Amino acid sequence: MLDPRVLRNDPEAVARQLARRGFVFDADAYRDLDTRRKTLQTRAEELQAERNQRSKSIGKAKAAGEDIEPLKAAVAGLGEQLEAAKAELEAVQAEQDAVREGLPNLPDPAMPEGHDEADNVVLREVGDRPHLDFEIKDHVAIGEHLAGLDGAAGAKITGARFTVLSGAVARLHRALITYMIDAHVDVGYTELNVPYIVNADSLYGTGQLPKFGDDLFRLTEPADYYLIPTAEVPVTNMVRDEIVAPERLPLRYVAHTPCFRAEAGAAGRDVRGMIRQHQFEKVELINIAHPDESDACHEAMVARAEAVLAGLGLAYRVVDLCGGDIGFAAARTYDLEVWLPSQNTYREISSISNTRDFQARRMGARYRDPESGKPRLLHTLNGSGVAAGRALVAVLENYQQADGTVRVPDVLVPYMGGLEVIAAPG
RNA sequence: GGAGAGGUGGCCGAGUGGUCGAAGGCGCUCCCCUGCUAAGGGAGUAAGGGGUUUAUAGCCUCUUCGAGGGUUCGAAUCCCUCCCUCUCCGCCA
Repeated sequence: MLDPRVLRNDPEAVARQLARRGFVFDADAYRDLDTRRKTLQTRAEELQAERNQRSKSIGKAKAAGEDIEPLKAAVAGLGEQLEAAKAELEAVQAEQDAVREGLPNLPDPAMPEGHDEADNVVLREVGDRPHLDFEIKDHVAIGEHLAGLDGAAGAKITGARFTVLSGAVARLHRALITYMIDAHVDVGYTELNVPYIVNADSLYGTGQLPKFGDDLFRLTEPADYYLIPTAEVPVTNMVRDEIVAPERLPLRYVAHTPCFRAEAGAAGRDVRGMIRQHQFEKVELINIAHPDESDACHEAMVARAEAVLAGLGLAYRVVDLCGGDIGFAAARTYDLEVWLPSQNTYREISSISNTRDFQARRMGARYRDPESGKPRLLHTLNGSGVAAGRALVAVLENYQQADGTVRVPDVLVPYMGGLEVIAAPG
């Protein structure tokens, strides 16, 4: 949610900034709407003030033992007028709220210009790509050869875009997750285990609702809940309606969760393998920060995700998302893309965003400013550190060997019970 | 699922339909006193929206006592529905 004050005082500036991300905001229409709102609100509040005053004097008269019937008669018509004025006001406010809830975050001035992902800016490429002087297999072929990846089973059990992992490959997936959590906890992150089912208020807070409900799996029985599309939702909502003591900032959380996404609109994209699933797992980093610190936190979070990829010995690049590719709630987003030999390209494995006060305003997440003593909005940041399913894909492909086996990255060997090479069973 | 108790400010906790945004306490801030510390005395201290304004200062105003409805001139207080917490029972990984 954008600052209503900024929106009111300078909607044209908002429109200009949102245009950088390809969003059309009709500043004139908003201005007109706000003018109507102001008129109606003033009227309604005047009536309310009058009624409050009269009711108060009735109370005093009654306490003094006076006859209050004439006073009551004088208020007779007020109630209906007030009712009508309130109804009108609420209608306009609802209209205005709907507009505001649909507005994406203002981009950082430094965000690159551009219309789609082709315009993203590559900041750096890190690590050596593997030298595979044999016929490169993709992770599906590797996984099937190792009897560790079974898309048909997933399809039978549930449907398209679900997969069963088994044996050493399943363990590798688990090893990746544990390795990543440990790495973040080692530098001061607090590990959280959170609900995978959330209510609509939480999804509103992080910005998935009301606009992006189609991307979510919704539960209607026995309660109206949703499966989380990312740990960002439950973890960030920890501070919803809270006033955090400033000395606790920044809050740094790491949580491993499954993520459930309907993938509406992704028909035909990445249909093979584990790149795009309805259910995948992720190790998520969340920072809840003082506004002055959030940019530094953002950089530090990117460094965390990079450390994971570097630790795994994977080649990756860091990309600064342009206006056409950045998400609804983000002011600035860096993506980490990992090298996939089978696709001969980099694919997203982590996305790290600073939403500044956009989510905090929606969810009433604040800290108490020591100088003024007043609550101020926090900044919230989220980023994958990193996506486990895609990390598994990356390890299988980058560590494949000519004989069809897969070498276990050194840092994962302890998590694999000492296993150094994954070979086909039996 | 059954029976009962309860949800009030940063926290705890009072509150008979009217002068209650709400006693008291804790915490916090400022001041005083005490030659350090501890203790003591005084004052202040909820949040959000709107208007005015250069202003996140002041002033005016509205809203908020779990959520949503209702009764009433007037609701923290009365009525209805829902949510949550706690205790006991039942069920259960």
